[in-house]
Amino acid sequence: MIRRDGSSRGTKPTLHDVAARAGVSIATASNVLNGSRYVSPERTERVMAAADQLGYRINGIAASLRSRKSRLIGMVVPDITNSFFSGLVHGIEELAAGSGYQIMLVSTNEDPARERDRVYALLSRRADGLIVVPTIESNDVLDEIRGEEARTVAIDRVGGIEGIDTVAIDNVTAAENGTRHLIDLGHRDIAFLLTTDRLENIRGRVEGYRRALGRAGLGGRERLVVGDMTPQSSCTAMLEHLAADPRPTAIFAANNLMTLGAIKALRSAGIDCPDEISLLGFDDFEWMTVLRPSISTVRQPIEEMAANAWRLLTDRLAGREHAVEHLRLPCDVCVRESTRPPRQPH
Amino acid sequence: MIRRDGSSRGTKPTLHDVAARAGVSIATASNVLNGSRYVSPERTERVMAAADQLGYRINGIAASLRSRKSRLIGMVVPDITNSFFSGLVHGIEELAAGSGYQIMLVSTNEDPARERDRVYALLSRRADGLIVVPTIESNDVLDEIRGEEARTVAIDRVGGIEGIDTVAIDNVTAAENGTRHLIDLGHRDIAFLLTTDRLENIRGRVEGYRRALGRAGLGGRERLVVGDMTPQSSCTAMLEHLAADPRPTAIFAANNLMTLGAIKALRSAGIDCPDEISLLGFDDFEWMTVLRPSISTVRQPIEEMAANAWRLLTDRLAGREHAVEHLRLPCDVCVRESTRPPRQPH
DNA sequence: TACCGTTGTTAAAACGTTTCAAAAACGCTG
DNA sequence: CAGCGTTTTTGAAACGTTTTAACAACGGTA
Repeated sequence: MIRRDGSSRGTKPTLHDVAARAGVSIATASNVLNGSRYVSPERTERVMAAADQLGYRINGIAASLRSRKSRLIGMVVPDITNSFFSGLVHGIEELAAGSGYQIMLVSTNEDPARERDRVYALLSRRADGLIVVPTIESNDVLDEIRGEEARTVAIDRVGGIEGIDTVAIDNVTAAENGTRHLIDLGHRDIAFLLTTDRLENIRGRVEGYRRALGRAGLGGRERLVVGDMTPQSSCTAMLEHLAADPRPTAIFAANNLMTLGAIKALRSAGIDCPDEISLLGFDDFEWMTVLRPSISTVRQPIEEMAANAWRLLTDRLAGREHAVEHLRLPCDVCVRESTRPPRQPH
Repeated sequence: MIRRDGSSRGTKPTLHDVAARAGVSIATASNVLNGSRYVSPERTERVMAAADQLGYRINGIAASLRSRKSRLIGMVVPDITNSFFSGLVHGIEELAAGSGYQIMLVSTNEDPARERDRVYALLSRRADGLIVVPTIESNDVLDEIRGEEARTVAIDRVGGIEGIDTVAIDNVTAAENGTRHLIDLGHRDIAFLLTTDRLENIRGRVEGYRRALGRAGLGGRERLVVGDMTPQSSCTAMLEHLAADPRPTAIFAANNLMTLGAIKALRSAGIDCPDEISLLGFDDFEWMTVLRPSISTVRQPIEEMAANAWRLLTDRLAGREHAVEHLRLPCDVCVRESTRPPRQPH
């Protein structure tokens, strides 16, 4: 099979070929192509021309091996099909592409074993950095890899993580604000629908919910509805509570899967939202606006989270070391149609 | 700086260290760790123990350089936040993880220049393979990289692509079936809402729409509503047509962004769906089921698409060469509440 | 002229594996 | 016990860069 005919037949041209054709040393060719040292204009020109004619493309693998820098970032998320995580990935990918980095994506499916496995795979590939949304109760992996070369940033689920940079929202305040929005509307009987209490971010949201209730003198009225990570389970968990006699007049769902579950539960129980019950979601995305009723949500600032994680990571990669940061970003409440005053306020 | 002494302190242990500690050659250590050749049980044991004690982890970069195999797959999609593409990525990632491959993700934002740029970056990193959902009119990149080492599979938008494996749905039949579903309900005035006619998959869908109309003797009744790739634009384009006097009794949206745009248009025009107009979407995802009305859609078999793309790619990577395949998968129509017989059938 | 910075260039040594070809060890057979 | 296949093992050569340290070349100063 005939491959590249210009010269060096059969194989890809290497730096060696470029240097030879330009009549300079390999070192000079490398310096020209990377701009790493001053090279005289004539030689620069010759090297460029040679590279061009040969269709030379650097072998990133070899460059990584020698320079000990891969310019690869491992991005670990629980589930790429969840719009919150795909938004995060999108944000990071955008920033990475802009600065010559490439992201390696891993989806853990909330499985700690798999997370550990994949994280080590990323380390084997010598990722320069890792951006991780940890799975449930898996902070041990992040602890283990502390000594590793790769700089790490954790996003979103940052409970109990010490020693590495973290970026998350202020879950307590966010949930408190959300809950207060419901209280302000006149709700006194608010159910909080959560996935699991093994995630720190969820625990924070529960705390915010409690705090808001407490401050409104509704300390005794809390109702926690616990599902697991699927909309299905939260739907069934929800149905039980909807059957209770003085049923809640509002539901606050702890994330977008739960919101989906709640909507399904309301539909299947034939309860009208927002007429009979209000619904507040967590995590915003465009489809929330076209649901009927459109769903009020607590919006996480996905772009800012990505930007901050990227900044923290690249600062360290660039050698700009700094004290460990634990960022907490504020959220705002997007008020839409699904939340309104209850029929008969207590 | 002291580098490699007896047991290499301060730096990561290398194969050299493992071999030294086990009292065998580097070659033997490599053979044990990769299972590439038979090694006597005693030595195998010694090597394993040494690797274990040292916490040895292979340097994938070095391995890739020497073996000329990166076990990296580049995945190129227009927009990771679009549920259709994130589903595709999810499917591929799952399969890749299962067989020791790692995916490098690229989001092109429908920008051909960026696509070209990123594809070449992936080639520089010596991806073993590429799975690409091409951007608009950018098949030239795929043509250019024909001679490259990396095996390539195109998904979804495979118009005019020759010489490489492709996986897509049978757009014509899918759209024809969707349109016929509307016709069967009694609709005679069906608008087709599309993003752009520069994408082959969309053109195929248009053709299917036309074919269904033709077969029902409605050849003269076609109404194409052209937006661009944003829900906003399709919303405004839609609004014009909704203002027309005998307005369509049904809308068929060409993809999920268009579906979103159509819903927004209907809302803002105050037209009730499905009472006054029916809506059929393209691309299914869970939120379609909780919209009110729930949206009927033509469902693309995302999992199968991913599985087939992976199979085609890995067959070639494993040296099992075969004739170029152009797969066309069938879609089914998910009938929900948004499509129903028109008020006053013609 | 001899000496000395400077500046531009390069030979050669990494980087940490895999793999080739040759060597060593081993078990038989004659 | 020499000779000869067959295993096992290994030394050394890649893989294609970056980077270090040394080397020319060249004015300018003494």
